Parts: sequence; C-alpha cells; structure tokens
Amino acid sequence: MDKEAILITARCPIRTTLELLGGKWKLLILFQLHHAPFRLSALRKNIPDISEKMLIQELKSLQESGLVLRQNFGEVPPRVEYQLTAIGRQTMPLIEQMRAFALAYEEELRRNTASGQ
Amino acid sequence: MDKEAILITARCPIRTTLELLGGKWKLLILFQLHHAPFRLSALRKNIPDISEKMLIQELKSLQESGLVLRQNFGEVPPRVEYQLTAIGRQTMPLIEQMRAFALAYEEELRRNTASGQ
DNA sequence: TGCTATACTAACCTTTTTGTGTGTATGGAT
DNA sequence: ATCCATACACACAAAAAGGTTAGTATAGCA
Repeated sequence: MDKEAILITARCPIRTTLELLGGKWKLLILFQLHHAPFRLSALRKNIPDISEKMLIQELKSLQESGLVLRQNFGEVPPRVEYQLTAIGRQTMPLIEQMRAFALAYEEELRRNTASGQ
Repeated sequence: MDKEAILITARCPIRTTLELLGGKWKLLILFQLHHAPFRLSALRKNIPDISEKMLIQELKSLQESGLVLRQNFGEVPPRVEYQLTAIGRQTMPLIEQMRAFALAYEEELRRNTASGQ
C-alpha cells in the first residue's frame, strides 16, 4: 500500500467540502432549496428550529461560495428568493448519500437490537 | 409541491448523518481507515495536523457509534489497531461523493476565473 | 397617526468544539 | 537506575459555532 498517497494534506477534497458544507445547517438549507426556490420566511417554516440569524448567515455563506443565488425583487415589504445555482444543485448526490447512510445505519442498529446485542 | 413532506424535523436522516460524522476530523479518520487498519501513531502521521487528543476522542466517538473497531493486542508498550466495521465501510460512497463534489466545485471555480467573472 | 409585514443588522452571550500541555503505566534495552 | 516507546487520561485555555434580543427601513392600510 502506498502510504504516501493517502496522506491527508491541507488541500484535500474532503476538507474542501467540509469547509463549504460543514456545520449544522447548510446541508439542510440546500436540501430545502433543492425542492424549489424559497423565501426566507418559507425556509424558516420548513426548518423549524433554525434561528433567523443562522438562516441569514448560512444563506450568505452559501451565496459567497456560489452555491445559492439570491434574488431581490425590490418590493416593499421586502421580497427575496433563494435558489440553487448549477453547482449548488450538485450537492444533491451528496445529500442522497447522507440519507442512504443514515438509513443503512439505522437498519444496522435495528438488527443489533433485535439480536439482543 | 407537498410542503408538508419536506419539513425538516428532528429525526431526519441528514441530521442523523451529521451527528455521526460531523466535525472536522471524523471523515478524515474514516477515509484513512478505509485503506487499512492503522495504529494511533500511524493515523497521526497520515493526518499531520490533528492533535493526539482529538484523534483519540474522535476514534472513541466512532467506536461508540459502531463505525470503528478497536483492537487491543495487550502488549507493552501498548499496541492498538483501529479498523472499520461493516457499517463504517458504508461511509465510503459518502466520502466519494464529497470528493466528487469538491472536484466539480473547483472545476467550476476555474471556469469562472478563466472567463474573467 | 400608528400598525403591519419582511429581510436583515448589530451587540451580546452561551455552548460546543478544538487545542495544549502534562501525567501515567510498564517491559525491555542501555 | 534511567530512559524509551505507546496509548491513553485529565485539566485547562482558546476559538468557533450557535442563539437571543433589540433594532432599521418603508409602502400600504385602518
């Protein structure tokens, strides 16, 4: 086995993704936006336990990374919609894998509980 | 669109996975162990900037979730090896997707830089 | 005049995560 | 006797993440 090859250095793709998507909320927001563009208030309804500050903060971070697009309609009272960009949409397979993993994990838990371990 | 269906609640698979694998180090450790079982000291070499405490702490957390198996050879000085369990191995597709996403993202960055935007 | 709705800011605080530095046990080699 | 190697544990400190509360702006409506 080539142990040099697996050395984890500063610019490794896992870290890149962690920086872009890490934290408690970003993936949940992206998952929402995968369904449709949403206004801030709608996102808050769909992610009940996020605070307004976090939502705005994370949306801004996602904009800055180019994963989310902010569309301001310039109305009063304000109307702003958030939607995924092309790269933003590419987070879906990742989210799908997270889902798949969670299901497999819970299935495994059930198996172990059933067999009395 | 069925807005009820996409409401993110406390027991959602994304959150489950985030709880199991979130944080700065767990996925890097799992990625290492995907190659082969490793001793603590070897893991430290492959993940140069992790502290010993973090490594031990995260390995313990991964054991407790059933993703990693600890094998103590009972020698002196201590010899302990860590390896993936069956469910632990199921994190690979996820890691692969993270890698794929990071590459796509960087590709996109390059495209935007090249076109002067 | 005063209230509503909406997206957002800023100040401040708490909690969680991560890091540092030191100590422990022990068989074997020097 | 002394020191080494290895996998920890423990106390503490620093930094990052997350949360709460109180504003701001303004068109339209009662």
